[in-house]
Amino acid sequence: MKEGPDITRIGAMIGDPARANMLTALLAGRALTAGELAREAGVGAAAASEHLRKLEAAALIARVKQGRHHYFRLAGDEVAHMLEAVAGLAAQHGHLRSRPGPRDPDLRQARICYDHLAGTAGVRLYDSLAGQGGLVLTPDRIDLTDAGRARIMALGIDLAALEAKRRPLCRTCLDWSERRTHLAGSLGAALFDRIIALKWANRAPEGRAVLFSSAGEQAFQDAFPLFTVD
Amino acid sequence: MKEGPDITRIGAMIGDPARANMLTALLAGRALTAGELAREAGVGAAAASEHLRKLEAAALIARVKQGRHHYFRLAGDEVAHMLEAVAGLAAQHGHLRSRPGPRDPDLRQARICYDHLAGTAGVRLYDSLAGQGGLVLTPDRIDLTDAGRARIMALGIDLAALEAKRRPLCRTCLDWSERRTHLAGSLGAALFDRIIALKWANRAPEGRAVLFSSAGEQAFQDAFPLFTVD
DNA sequence: GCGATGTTTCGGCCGGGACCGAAGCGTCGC
DNA sequence: GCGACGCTTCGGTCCCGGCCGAAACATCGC
Repeated sequence: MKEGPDITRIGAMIGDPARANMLTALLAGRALTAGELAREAGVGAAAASEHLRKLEAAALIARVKQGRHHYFRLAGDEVAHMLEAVAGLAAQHGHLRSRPGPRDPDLRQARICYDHLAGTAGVRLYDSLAGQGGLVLTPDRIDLTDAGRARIMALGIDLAALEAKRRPLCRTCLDWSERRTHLAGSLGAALFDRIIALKWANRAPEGRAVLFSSAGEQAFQDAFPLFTVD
Repeated sequence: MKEGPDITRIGAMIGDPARANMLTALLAGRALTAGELAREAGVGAAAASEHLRKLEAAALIARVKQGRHHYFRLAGDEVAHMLEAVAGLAAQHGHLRSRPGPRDPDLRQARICYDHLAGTAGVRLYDSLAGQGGLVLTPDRIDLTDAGRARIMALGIDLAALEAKRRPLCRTCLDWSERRTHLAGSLGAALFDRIIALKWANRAPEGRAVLFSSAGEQAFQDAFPLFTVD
């Protein structure tokens, strides 16, 4: 009761099973309606409404009313980052929500982390950029080197537009399955969008999995080669 | 109830005021006894014992029995990192545990984040190293360049000993007061130890504040100059 | 307009869990 | 060995908060 921020409120939000399920569902980056979230959480509409009101008051999620639907999404990538940090700690001790199903290997291979790529593929993307001198640490953030900029633009990404935004270009995010960093920030999001646009991969109809086609997988690995020490 | 780690348990741990106070107190890096934590949390010995048992079971803290005292500390820097992520989100919306007291400016200036320096001073340290090309991103972590290594060793730090450890040399940690990254990992911890050993600063007798002497402040700024663009 | 659908609000029930006092263990000092 | 001290365990109380059903409110299609 002395100093520092009050973490209790946020902890209490995550600490309820229904709300935790809702937040985890929203980590997939899609905006979901109150009804969908109620089903996801396994509670009735009344209880869900209550939970969503609290999550909104705690600034963890944002609401967009559209007709008779209320759509909810995470309030920002900082929230996603915090949730991943908690998930990483939980995964570390094997506290999974269910026995690893058939979908689990897909999830570890490639999945959405709010709006960018995570899993083996996400880490590979980061390694490829960083390992070939594409990233540099500057005082207040991570930035692209000229070599890195060239590679990104070669993929058809409008880098100037990204840099004009207020959102940081690069951020790192700790991957809970790989326990390594991957690339977040607006560049991470743009790269993921590009991968989808190029049809290298598709999002699973629901959930967080990202499924590469075999041709897309090949193209992805060619575009992001690993610098191996022989 | 589908996929991914179960974040509920950890959230519930943080979500109780007594436990949140305990964890925040332990963020100062010192090991505290059950009794001290009970006072910190504002509960009786019985309740505190119960809380500590749960936190230990959740692998957030570790216990060391020493005579009739039980000492507790955070279970690792990953736990500290997760707590800082939550605290950062809470601070962002002004959910402070009390009105900012006289100690608050000190905290923002320099404080302990588990075992390394945070606040303005922590960010300066990171900026100075990164801004002058002392840090480089490698595929799986952040590493020191040769120039960076020379600077660290010039301070009298045994770098070889650090690198022999299993713990990563460099990690980044998001600062909740500066909203910028600072240096964690074994190097961050070693630098903090060195600053104390050189008597540039002292830890406040309790809490997380780190107080620089005026001579120490000067020495610190000389050792970690900022690369300013004129 | 009218009913159908999605969401929120209200009232009330119920269970989990936080708390305390007292008792039980283990450790220290003498 | 014997109290003093620190911590844990046990039993019991109490309250917060999650849940649901019913009703109210909003929006859509017609």
